[in-house]
Amino acid sequence: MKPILSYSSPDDRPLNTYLGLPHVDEPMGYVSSGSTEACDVSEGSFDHEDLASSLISLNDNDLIDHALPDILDEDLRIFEFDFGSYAANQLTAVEDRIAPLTEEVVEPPPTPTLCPENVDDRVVTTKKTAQSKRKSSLKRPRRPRPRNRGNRSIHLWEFLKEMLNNSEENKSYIKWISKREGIFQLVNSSGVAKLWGQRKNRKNMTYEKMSRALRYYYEKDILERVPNARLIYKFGGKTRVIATENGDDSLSDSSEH
DNA sequence: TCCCCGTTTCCTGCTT
DNA sequence: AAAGCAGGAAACGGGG
Repeated sequence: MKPILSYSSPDDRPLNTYLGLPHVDEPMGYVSSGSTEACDVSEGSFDHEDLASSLISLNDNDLIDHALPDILDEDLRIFEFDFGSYAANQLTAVEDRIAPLTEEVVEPPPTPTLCPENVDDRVVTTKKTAQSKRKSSLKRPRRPRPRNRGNRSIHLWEFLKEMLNNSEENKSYIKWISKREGIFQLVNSSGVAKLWGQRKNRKNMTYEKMSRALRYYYEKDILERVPNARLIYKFGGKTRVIATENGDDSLSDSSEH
């Protein structure tokens, strides 16, 4: 179950303005989603500072990996946040202490809200106090939401990215060779495959099978071949920015490929 | 219900 | 010889 975050920006200022985050110049055509959260800033009512401090607090408490949003739809001001480093228990804890919301309910929650996403994909909108509610004149006509991708199962490359983002924790399984170039190595290939199998509920997953899925990525430009290298892969044009964002290149001096 | 996508499974042959 | 790589083919499961 993935939480969805709704956010309203009454004066059309982009969310990242309030979060002190860099602006993402162009909408991502290819956004990781198995481990992301949607942020719809087109409607609803929210106090910017509340949301900002909430996200920053989540970030400070390691509940989110980083608070850099991907813009999904600039007009609608829909962003996605990477919650890839959520530990399962942390996610549960967040969901437990944050009240679920519906479109109809006007009861004001005390804080900016993460809430479980509904299976029927209805729009979830956060509400706050009456005085901070958006005036109707400021409301934009509601356009259809882009395909909801926040609840679908994770892709393999997203899973690998997730592991790489927790490099310290997973260094015995997978590591960056050059983060800047998006090159990584499967240190324990069968171990990674096993974890992948656990994630996808495929207990018979092996590296042989997982690597077939990785090879399909070559033709989709999700991965690029690294010639004459074993267990070394490189994120391709479609994924490199996403996979390597928010990181330094401190591990990039290896020359083993 | 059908179709598409992203795998998963199995396979053969090749390379390191 | 073992492990990994390459890629064809078919099946599968989830989502639209």
